[in-house]
Amino acid sequence: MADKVNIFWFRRDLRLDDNVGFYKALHGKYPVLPVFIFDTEILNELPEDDARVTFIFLTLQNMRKELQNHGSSIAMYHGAPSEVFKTITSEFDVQNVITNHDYEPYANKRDSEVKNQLSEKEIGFYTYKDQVVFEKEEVVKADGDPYVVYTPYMKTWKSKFNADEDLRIYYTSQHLDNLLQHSRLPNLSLSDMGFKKSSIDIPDYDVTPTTIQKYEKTRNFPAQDATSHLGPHLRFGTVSIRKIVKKAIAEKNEVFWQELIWREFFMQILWHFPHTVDTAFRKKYDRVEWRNHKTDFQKWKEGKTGYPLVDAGMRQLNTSGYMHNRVRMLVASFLCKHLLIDWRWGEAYFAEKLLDYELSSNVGNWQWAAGSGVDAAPYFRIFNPTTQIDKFDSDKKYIKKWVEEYDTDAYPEKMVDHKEARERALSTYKKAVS
DNA sequence: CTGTCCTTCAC
DNA sequence: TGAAGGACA
Repeated sequence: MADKVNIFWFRRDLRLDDNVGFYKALHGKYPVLPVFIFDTEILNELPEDDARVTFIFLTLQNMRKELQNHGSSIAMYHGAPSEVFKTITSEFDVQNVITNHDYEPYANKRDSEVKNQLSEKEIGFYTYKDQVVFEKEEVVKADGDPYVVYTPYMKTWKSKFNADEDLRIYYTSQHLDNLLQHSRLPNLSLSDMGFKKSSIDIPDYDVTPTTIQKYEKTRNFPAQDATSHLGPHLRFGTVSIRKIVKKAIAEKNEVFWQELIWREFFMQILWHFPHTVDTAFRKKYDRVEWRNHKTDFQKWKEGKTGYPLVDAGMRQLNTSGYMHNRVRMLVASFLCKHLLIDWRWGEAYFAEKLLDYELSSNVGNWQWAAGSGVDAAPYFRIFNPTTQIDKFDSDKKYIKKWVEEYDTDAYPEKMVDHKEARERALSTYKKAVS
């Protein structure tokens, strides 16, 4: 058997620099074997031209080249993690597996299974915080209970925050000589895994000073598309959260910074309340008698509701894998309230389409829209899909960009009357929760 | 206990 | 001005 190695397992931290776990691995006693597993438990659910799979694949190929410049590589596998680790440990003399924390219910279960499996072979499993500034119990109330309201969470987050400690940069470039010198590690192509290259590219993120400074003023106007496009990069770890928080603070943009804290708020909610992934945080909201009409759902998905801002949003999602946040709130409210369709259906559709899909934020925000979540909109607050246009797209620029037939005879009639749908939602919700 | 507050609004 | 009500300190 070959020499002793430590494995660094990349998951949603696809970068070589300022990566805590990778840094720790490089400081270990044994050469580091970088590994990535295309997890069939996750991939089997996805369409063959999934843009996120393409993005992960291309990112890994770049990392592979970079590692090859240092006489190493990254070993890629396709399968269920527990099976893959059986293969790896039969081929290498693995001493420890090092990786970064992953907080989702599935990931948590997977990691504890892998840890147990490795411990039977006396292989260590060490994990580190990397994808957030504060995790788990690090920001909780004085009595130890988790926060379920954003504002007090955010205030405590900021009071605990110490830039020197919490934004430390984990430079790795000086330590890459501790990589396993082995450039012929297994590689994979998209087609090996039953995928093909997507036609949708994930855009680079933009955290230039102008973008961050304008954020507060432009974020409510979908036509401006002035957003940072950080979502997918934070999702897959192609940028470090510490670097982005540092930028937000340097640009003194409180609102932008607080968006990053929202991300951690929802992550700790899902960590403490994993059942909210598919059940209402406020239990009585699971008594709502959803209509769940499939033809209604189809119209919503296709952007053919007859409400132009809703339709523009859904069409932006369908063609680009992105939807402006302002519009996300509206389409979610429309689905849950006007159509009385279960928020889980909407959540699942976003999961399928959004390039920046993040489980904790998506579930948190859908439950917010449905009224069932933490810090949620009251059930009687029903967005008016027409007045939202006056407020946020008054010149119809966004609508016209995405709804070509707007203002022509070909544009569909409103699928529901606003007033009637609103009253139907109020009475349905009231029956369930009061 | 009690006062204050609550991302994203509508009629 | 309101179809509540809960979280927090």
